[in-house]
Amino acid sequence: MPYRLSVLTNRISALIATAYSESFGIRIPEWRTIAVLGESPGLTHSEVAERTAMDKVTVSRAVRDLVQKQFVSRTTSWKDRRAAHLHLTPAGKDVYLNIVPMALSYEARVFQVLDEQERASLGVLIDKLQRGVDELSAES
Amino acid sequence: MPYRLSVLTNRISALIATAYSESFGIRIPEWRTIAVLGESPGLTHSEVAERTAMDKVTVSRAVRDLVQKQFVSRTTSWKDRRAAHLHLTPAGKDVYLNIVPMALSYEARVFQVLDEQERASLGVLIDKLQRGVDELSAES
DNA sequence: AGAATATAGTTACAAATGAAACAAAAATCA
DNA sequence: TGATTTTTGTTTCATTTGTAACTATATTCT
Repeated sequence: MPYRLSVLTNRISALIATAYSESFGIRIPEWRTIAVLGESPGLTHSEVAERTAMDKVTVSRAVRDLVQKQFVSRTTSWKDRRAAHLHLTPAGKDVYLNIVPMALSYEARVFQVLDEQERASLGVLIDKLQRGVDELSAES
Repeated sequence: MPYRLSVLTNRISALIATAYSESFGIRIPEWRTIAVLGESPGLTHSEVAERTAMDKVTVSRAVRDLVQKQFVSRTTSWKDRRAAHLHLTPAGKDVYLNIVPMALSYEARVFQVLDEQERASLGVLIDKLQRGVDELSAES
């Protein structure tokens, strides 16, 4: 069971990743960063990491590359000079506006094989399992 | 949704992997190889790859390491001298017999948060999604 | 048969990833 | 206040993973 799950999610990720990697030249961590910054401008690195459940190293690199590609700008926080607030540049917003519908449509196509009720159940099952895993992890 | 799925399965894999990696000093691809060889002795590399949905390179390395650890033996096929039939050694069978119940019990504990009916639904949903993904992949 | 093509498995290389060590700034506390 | 601890983000290093190139054998086609 866990194995089938794993195979499934890897295939889904790979499928969606190729789509926008080819279109925009950005990788998964970058895409996720753009996605959360599109919704919540001004987040810091650690807030992005928290919301995307990505490693802080991964976020750091994604941001570095996005800044270099001029999709994201950073402003040192005047409250905490270690941290920086991140914003999408106009080009970044452009990507955001184009990429989101695209990614969603891919997702939609994958999950279209389920009807509304099945999608709802899946959501519930995922949540339950996630809680179960969290508890087990906490044990050890 | 795909994202939540991905986070979930990564956590599950990591959890289970640490368990038997610590106990037996083998990694996921090796464990999967042992698992299928335990069920179907004499498979070739490519048959193992097919059944585990792992890359042929991954299988090649897993087998190489398992042979080195003396958990697996290889016999060149007399039908096709490029291929080799793989078998568990006594030590390998030992691992198999110990590891399988252990892995299953871990899985069981994770999936215990679901009742019987929910596990059944999850199985059905996974199958449907997998078919959906396969179709979409085939397109492009 | 001989040439071209396909297949099994390995090796070499490159990209992605995370853990650990680190620097700089902030918070705590004696 | 000054010392210690914590936190933010980066860098370094080792591990994992897959793609592409390769070797050896087998198959197909003329």
